[in-house]
Amino acid sequence: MAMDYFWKHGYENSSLDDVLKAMGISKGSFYHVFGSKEELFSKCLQLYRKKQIDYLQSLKEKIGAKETMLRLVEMTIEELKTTGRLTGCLLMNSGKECYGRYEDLSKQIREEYLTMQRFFVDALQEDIDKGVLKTSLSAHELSTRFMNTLNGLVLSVQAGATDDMVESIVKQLKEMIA
Amino acid sequence: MAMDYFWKHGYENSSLDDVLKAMGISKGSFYHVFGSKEELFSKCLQLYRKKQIDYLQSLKEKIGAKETMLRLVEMTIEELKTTGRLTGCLLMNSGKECYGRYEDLSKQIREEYLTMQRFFVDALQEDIDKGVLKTSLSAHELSTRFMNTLNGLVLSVQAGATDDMVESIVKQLKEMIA
DNA sequence: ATATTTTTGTACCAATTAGTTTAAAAATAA
DNA sequence: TTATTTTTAAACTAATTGGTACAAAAATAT
Repeated sequence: MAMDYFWKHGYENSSLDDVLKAMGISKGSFYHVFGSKEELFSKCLQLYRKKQIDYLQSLKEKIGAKETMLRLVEMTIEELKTTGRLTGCLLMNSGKECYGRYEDLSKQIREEYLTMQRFFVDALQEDIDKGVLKTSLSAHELSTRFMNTLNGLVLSVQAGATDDMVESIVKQLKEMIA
Repeated sequence: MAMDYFWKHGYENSSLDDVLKAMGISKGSFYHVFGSKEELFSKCLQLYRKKQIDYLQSLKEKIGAKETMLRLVEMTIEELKTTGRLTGCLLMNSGKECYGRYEDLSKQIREEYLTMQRFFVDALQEDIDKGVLKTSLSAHELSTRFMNTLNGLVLSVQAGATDDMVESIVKQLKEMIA
């Protein structure tokens, strides 16, 4: 799948030939459907956001927003423990990679990113209204800070953060949403 | 200067020819001194960390650790206001770019990054001992969380965070160190 | 079965890349 | 001045890139 390949390797580090291998189609039929590598990547960004929100939505309906956020943290430390690495969010990764270099993609990433932000805000607001989640912050602020910290964790790990640094950030994330 | 060029454009997105133009030397004399583009970049990473710590050290001696951290935040929002963009820390940027692709560079980035982390921990500990900085966290935890949040801010902005999202994260940073 | 549409594989193209070679030019030393 | 070293500019290599062209093959429809 193209999306997964881009997710793992990034946009520029994915040669079109390799992506096509991952898709299982030939160059000819690719250019019959898509106009360029960039257009394909754009579709992958959109798909990623959709799938991500669909998954989070179903999880939220089952266990609530607060537990969904905590699950995001658990999945992150699980990935780190089992694989020894963190891939991070495709939107954040691509945001950095495209920043100041691919205007159209950057614009789209912003849209997808803010769409996800809106989902988190709405979800958290539900739990606040229900009284499940107690916080001195607004849902907007809480969502912003939580995701910023979680995405920062990926960056920190990729730069070489030690286990106790990771532990401290995870603790912070859990405190934020406790 | 090579370091500044790499800082602005990243490692792979800096063609050697462009870097040499920024250095003002020819290809011939470059390969007389350096063995490869990667070796030059490695030297730039080291130089960046040194300069950064030198600057922070002198600032800390003048205004203390706590105010130095706050200054980092102010400089970030100043860059965002005046240029409309954030370049971020070279080590964090390179950490992400080299992660899982350039083992030697990744290892080095980790060393430089942890060296900076040690500086922040020691500096914050001084202010905690002096009673200037009150916190329920250890210096290590505070440094980790503060830098994670600040580096996360860069990532968030590059992905397209809105002004009020930035504002909320900045507020969080100030609260952490208040 | 025959006609039509898709898909494939292969050979290309033009641009870019890091790195090498070399002879001329410029700076430095004697 | 003369000899030596350093630096430059330009041509070059070999590999990779996104994208195109096209004829053969495969799938689909009538």
